[in-house]
Amino acid sequence: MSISRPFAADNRQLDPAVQPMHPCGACPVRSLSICAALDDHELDHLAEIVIPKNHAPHQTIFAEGDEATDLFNVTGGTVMLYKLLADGRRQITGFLFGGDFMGLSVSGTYAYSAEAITPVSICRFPRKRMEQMLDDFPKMQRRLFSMASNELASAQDQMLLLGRKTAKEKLASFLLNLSRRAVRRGQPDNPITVPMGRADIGDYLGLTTETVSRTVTQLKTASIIRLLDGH
Amino acid sequence: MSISRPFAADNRQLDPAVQPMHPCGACPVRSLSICAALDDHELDHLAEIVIPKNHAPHQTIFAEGDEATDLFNVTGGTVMLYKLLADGRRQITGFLFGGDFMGLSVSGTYAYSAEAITPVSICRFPRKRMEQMLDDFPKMQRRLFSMASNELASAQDQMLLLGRKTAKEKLASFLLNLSRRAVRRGQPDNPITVPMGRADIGDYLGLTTETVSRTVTQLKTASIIRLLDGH
DNA sequence: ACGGTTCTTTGATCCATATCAAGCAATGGC
DNA sequence: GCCATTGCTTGATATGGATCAAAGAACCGT
Repeated sequence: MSISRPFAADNRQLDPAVQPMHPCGACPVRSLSICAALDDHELDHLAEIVIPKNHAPHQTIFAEGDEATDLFNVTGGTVMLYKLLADGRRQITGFLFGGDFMGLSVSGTYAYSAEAITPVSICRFPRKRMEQMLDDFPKMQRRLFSMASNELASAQDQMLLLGRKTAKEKLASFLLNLSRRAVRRGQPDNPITVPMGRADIGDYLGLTTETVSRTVTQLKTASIIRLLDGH
Repeated sequence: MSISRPFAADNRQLDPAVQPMHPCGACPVRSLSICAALDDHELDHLAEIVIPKNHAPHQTIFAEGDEATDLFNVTGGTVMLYKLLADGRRQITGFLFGGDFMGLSVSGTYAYSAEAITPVSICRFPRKRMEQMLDDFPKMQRRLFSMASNELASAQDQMLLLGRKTAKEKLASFLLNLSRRAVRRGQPDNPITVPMGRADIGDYLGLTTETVSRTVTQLKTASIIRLLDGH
């Protein structure tokens, strides 16, 4: 019963976007995430409760209705959050990149499912120990609150998009958003990488795959965008 | 230069739904709002910074882009929050009733406008003094966070509705939601009062006035709902 | 009570996007 | 390197809800 190479299967490097394990102090998205609220010393406390993990594409990280035992912080790769209707219709409520968090719950169960789109690296924080930390470090509580407020603001933007914009406006807003967020992560604003497929974009914008494809073609034909490889 | 009857115009009783001024301890929606986190003693501190005010229907309480100087707690009546596109298209992001709060902002300006639908009574908390209180009373900070998390969850539900439900499903979900929230405020679940007009319902559900009207007629014809007076 | 305004309903028609249906290109397993 | 699978694009057609239009119904100020 050897315990050598523990977690090897989960921690293997899957992709350049997925960083190998690292101490919190060297976290590549530290300045973007919850952890930005903490100094080096406080970060050591956080490092003690964190459980890092990698996920391969299409892997479900948690599902709507699961008991909400943890909070998560994405450190690399792309995650999607979605809700399903009984007949399979799907609404993607958000795409997450390095620095974004997920898993807030008031009801005790997750209100949406989370799935890896690309290879993903994630830091998991057990809810109970996390709540303890929030009590000990009010700065962190405030940071989490402010991140949730930001989430709320972009959810409201998305409502405006879903309820009142045309297909072309939806796609344009989506691409501009991706660009803005790429900049926040220190990447170029143009060109951008679009890691998700047409079907996912459709389920995010309230459109079908075909309409997304046609609209992309329109923007391309109008020379508003150019496709480099396909992402 | 008499100062008798200060604020008389704002504070006159406009409607049964609008309560006269009251100390926080006797607040009719105390158990539903931010204040539920506080005991009687702590509530006294809150009472010192609160500015109660009434608003008549159609009055704008604050506008998208205004400097976010205050947080608000609705104590009676119905408020709508909305965002506009440049050409006038409107998305209502939420209807607020007694106990609900509004005015969170990270950017420093409000991300949406707030307008009274019925006569409304509101408690206003200057942001600066409120933040001080949040620091002094972590319970309150946690309460606000939990209310914001709830907001976020219902924003995600609304995305599912806007992106993936049919007109009939949208209206049914909307009415069921109103019913559920009426219960939380101690009102009957059936029949319910629908204080907003067809155009507002349309701008909330991503439909036109005409479609809302037709769909209401359909539900009525199918004996799924019955109209009592018109609200 | 009355006339004007605003809101709601209903009807006729249109259109943006969905649906149905192939073909084509990229991707991945062996 | 090849075939199978999956994803993307394009075309033809259908349709749910939008738009345009106008007639009631409710409300409001006088």
